[in-house]
Amino acid sequence: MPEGHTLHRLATALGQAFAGHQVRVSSPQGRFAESAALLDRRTIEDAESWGKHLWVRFDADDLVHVHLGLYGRFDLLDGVEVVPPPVGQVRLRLVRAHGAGSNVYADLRGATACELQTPEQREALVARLGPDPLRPDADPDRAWQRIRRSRAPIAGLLMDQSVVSGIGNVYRAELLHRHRVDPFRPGTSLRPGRWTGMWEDLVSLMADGVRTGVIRTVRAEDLTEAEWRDAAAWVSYVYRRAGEPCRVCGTRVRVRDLQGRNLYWCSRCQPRFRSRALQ
DNA sequence: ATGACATGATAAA
DNA sequence: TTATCCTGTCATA
Repeated sequence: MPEGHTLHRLATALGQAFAGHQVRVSSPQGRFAESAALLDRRTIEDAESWGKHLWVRFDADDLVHVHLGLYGRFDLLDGVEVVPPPVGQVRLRLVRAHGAGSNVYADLRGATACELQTPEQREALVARLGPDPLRPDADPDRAWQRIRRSRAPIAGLLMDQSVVSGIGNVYRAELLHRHRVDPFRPGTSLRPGRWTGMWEDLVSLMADGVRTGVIRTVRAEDLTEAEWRDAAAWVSYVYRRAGEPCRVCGTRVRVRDLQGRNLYWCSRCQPRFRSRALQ
């Protein structure tokens, strides 16, 4: 699940559940135990995300920086009668006891990062991140200035968190397909209008992701009636559909390893770009 | 029981 | 480019 929309939802949910309250902080798995002891019984002020990074801010400006990585998860459960004993490897557990048998707790597992940070450390990290389409102050031109100067394939640039932050393998593949862009096109070959269109679409797609909690990129008009009734068909045009027919043209979806990640695309909808210099 | 794989990122070679 | 870390789930045996 963890692309930018997941972290954005998490920040909101954690803020609603814990902001302004004293919490019990523990690390049942042990790897965050020392810091957990330091934070236990203190007050959470708020939570915030930028791209795939999440910060939970405690009083006195102590931040817990979380990055879920490929398979981390942060499960929040509200209105629980009794907080259950931890299951599996719980790195961090936050608990707010309402009393009257109604409690809230959140369990973090499998995260790449779960560490105490100062505001300065957070600043330094954010300085390395590109604009996050989910943040209202995001400046798409900052991303564009990187893209237009880079000969790297656009599919790689979209995944580079210092260019744009929050895009993962799903949004990358789907965005390129929706805009009929060859994933291997160098950044230098894109025109500004194309980027503007992609950015605006990304803002809207990711906002949908925040609203619904899932990434669903297929437009209704690209589905048959049967598919319309089948929720699974709504999910993606090309992501994880290698060998299956493209929902737009029927060509078999292709997959190739690009910088260690599976890249999915349709060779007909996203035909190979040829630069004028080569013609 | 075992292994492959995953919506990520980093450090080393 | 390759190896490595973190954890859970699903398919295969």
